[in-house]
Amino acid sequence: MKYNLVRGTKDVLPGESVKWQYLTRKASAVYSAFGYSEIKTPVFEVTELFTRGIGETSDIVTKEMYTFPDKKGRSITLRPEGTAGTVRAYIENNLNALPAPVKLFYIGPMFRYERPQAGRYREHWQMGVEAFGSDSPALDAEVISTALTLLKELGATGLKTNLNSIGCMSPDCRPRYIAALKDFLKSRSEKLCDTCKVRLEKNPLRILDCKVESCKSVFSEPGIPKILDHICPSCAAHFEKVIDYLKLAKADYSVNDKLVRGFDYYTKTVFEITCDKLGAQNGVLGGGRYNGLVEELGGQPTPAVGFSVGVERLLLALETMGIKLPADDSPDIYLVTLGEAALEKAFVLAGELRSAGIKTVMACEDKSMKTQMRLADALKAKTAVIIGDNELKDGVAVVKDMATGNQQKVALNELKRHFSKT
RNA sequence: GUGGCUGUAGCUCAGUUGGUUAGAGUGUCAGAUUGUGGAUCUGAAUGUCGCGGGUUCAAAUCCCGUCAGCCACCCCA
Repeated sequence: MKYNLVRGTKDVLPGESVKWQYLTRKASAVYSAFGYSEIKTPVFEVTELFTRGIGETSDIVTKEMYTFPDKKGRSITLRPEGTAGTVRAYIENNLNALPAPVKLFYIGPMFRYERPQAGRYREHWQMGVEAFGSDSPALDAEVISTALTLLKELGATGLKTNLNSIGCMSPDCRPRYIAALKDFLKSRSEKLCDTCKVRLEKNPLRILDCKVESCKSVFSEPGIPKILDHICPSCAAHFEKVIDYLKLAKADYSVNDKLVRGFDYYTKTVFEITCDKLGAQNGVLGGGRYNGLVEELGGQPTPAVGFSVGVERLLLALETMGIKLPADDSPDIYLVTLGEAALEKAFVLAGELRSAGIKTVMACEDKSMKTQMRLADALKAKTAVIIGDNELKDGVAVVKDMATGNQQKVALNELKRHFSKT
């Protein structure tokens, strides 16, 4: 019987995996430079964590979750995003006892039951950041520049950073805007597409980023209420400050008052970084502030901000930019042996070289010298170290530089030192 | 969940109006006089032609279903 991948999943093969290592290391380095510490939370959680956190009516919760009963009948869900689990861990482990803001980052797989498409998988990886315990707009700006710094360090160009504020839940803020928006849209409901007619009741903000032309035309009408004109003074002031700090950071961004995000927990600042060469799934990175979520999930009222980058999409985006990620997986040394005695000697020698951090590969079986040299070449080994009967007799090895073809003899007991220098 | 396109060796593909043992390039493995790679040459292995059914004397080729991939919608990383 032959088995295949489950739909929407992917093997990351050698060559590709080297790029992944590079990306995740880079992200860890940048995140920790900004003061974030890594947290690892389980890949699955109790379903309710997500339904409460992300929102009962959101698309992710209503149709995209991998939910199943475990053997005791508890409803378990593979995490569709990283924030809810991180918040749960923050509350459960009393991380609020740490000096604020508490800064955590995570790298791991997320699961969504969606129809696979370019840049969209049922299992995909995210590298995210969450900062708890501060409502300072400077922190929003810092979080955004954490994202921009990572992208810059990777050499990314031509990405767009969209920024918006969707206000808070106080009656004179987002609810007031939604009411005004509903009022306006009801008068033109005949122009809206069918899905938007439904959204008008369920989730009016979503109509803002509808791609249907007739809906878009409604939004260019002059009388349309703008969210940034309707949020409360405190949210408006916060947004102003975020922008001030972004300017200080010399960040490249644009305010887009139609930007809304798919999770219910966002408050105030939301942002998104897109790559327009990626096709329909162009969002590479997204995030925002979520001041109500910690309390919603049973913790003390705690303001927080964060974002997450999609690894697969980031990789695709970097590819369209023509950025070559380091993909060197080649050994420093390929040990070529002739005869059983040499193989035994090399077997021991390889261990010593490896313990010195020298990447060493050898054929663990008797193969012709030509074959071994071909292997050394195919693996792109930097040097071939050849040991046969003659060498064993003299206690030396022939060291051949694969690029130049130059050879020299090095005493066997000097080999480790010889390669440690370079 | 909806729609469109696609599905032949590990990879990239060819396969004529349905007709006998399905091909090429590339890669893999082995060899080209006995201890030296990247060039060239020789040879070898590998396909349930995505899967299942149907039409036909005959199907990789036509029809239906199914699965998967790609693209778009929806949504998002």
